[in-house]
Amino acid sequence: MRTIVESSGLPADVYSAECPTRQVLNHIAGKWTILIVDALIDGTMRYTDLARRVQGVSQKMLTQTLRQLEADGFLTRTVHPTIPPRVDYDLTELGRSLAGPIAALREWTEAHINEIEKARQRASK
Amino acid sequence: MRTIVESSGLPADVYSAECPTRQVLNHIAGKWTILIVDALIDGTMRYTDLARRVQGVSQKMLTQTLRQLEADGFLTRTVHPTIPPRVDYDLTELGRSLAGPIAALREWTEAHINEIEKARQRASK
DNA sequence: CAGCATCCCCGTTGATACTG
DNA sequence: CAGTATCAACGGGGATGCTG
Repeated sequence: MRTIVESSGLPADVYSAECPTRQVLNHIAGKWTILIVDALIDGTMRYTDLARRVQGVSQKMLTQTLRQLEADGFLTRTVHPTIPPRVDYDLTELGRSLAGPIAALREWTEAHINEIEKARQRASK
Repeated sequence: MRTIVESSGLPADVYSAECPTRQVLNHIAGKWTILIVDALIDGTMRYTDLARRVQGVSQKMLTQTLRQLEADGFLTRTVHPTIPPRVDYDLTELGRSLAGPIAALREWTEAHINEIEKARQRASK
């Protein structure tokens, strides 16, 4: 089934450098996107929850990635005007539909890590 | 089902910065990896085939990504000692098992591009 | 054809400090 | 708590030229 991109009238094609799908794919393939979306599958997380869960991410990249995901419509950002402040992040319906394929990728990686490490050892000889 | 990483004895966990799965996930999330693996689903491709198919990739990044994928055991590189030279790239069994989740991601992107562009327009107002 | 080597830029990322 | 601001560094990535 072939999608027509409404903004251009052309068929969606990630292989085309100019197709908007390419940019979206690059967002999804960002260093932190997969981990963040995957972390939100089980429900709402606060900023600090995510920072603790996604080990190694800096504040800057966490914020930056979250804003990008929000702009793409994958998650919502809810600010509670309390003191101290509290911000909740939740997947949108669109985000949840993306979370499936993303979880599959995470699971694949975890399931095949031993096979990959063996291949690497063979390659380094 | 929980995988134990043989090299460390610890459970596989992409959320841990030190887990080898994290590095593999970062490879998969590389700017060109998804497109290249996806392009190989239908079978053998030569270097120039890939360069033409994956629009926008430079020779350097194409070569670099192919070598990384080879080292990870996702594809094989077969050099035919002919003149002019000819090099075939094929997914390994491991690579084909990865291609499933990757194709799902590409298909998701192409299927939802219009919804995403609408979200972006709302975000930019 | 299928690359490797080199130069070099600039965008991404990280560290650090500060704030409502 | 949940960021923002700023600076510095690193390496991803492109352009060009050359080769077996």
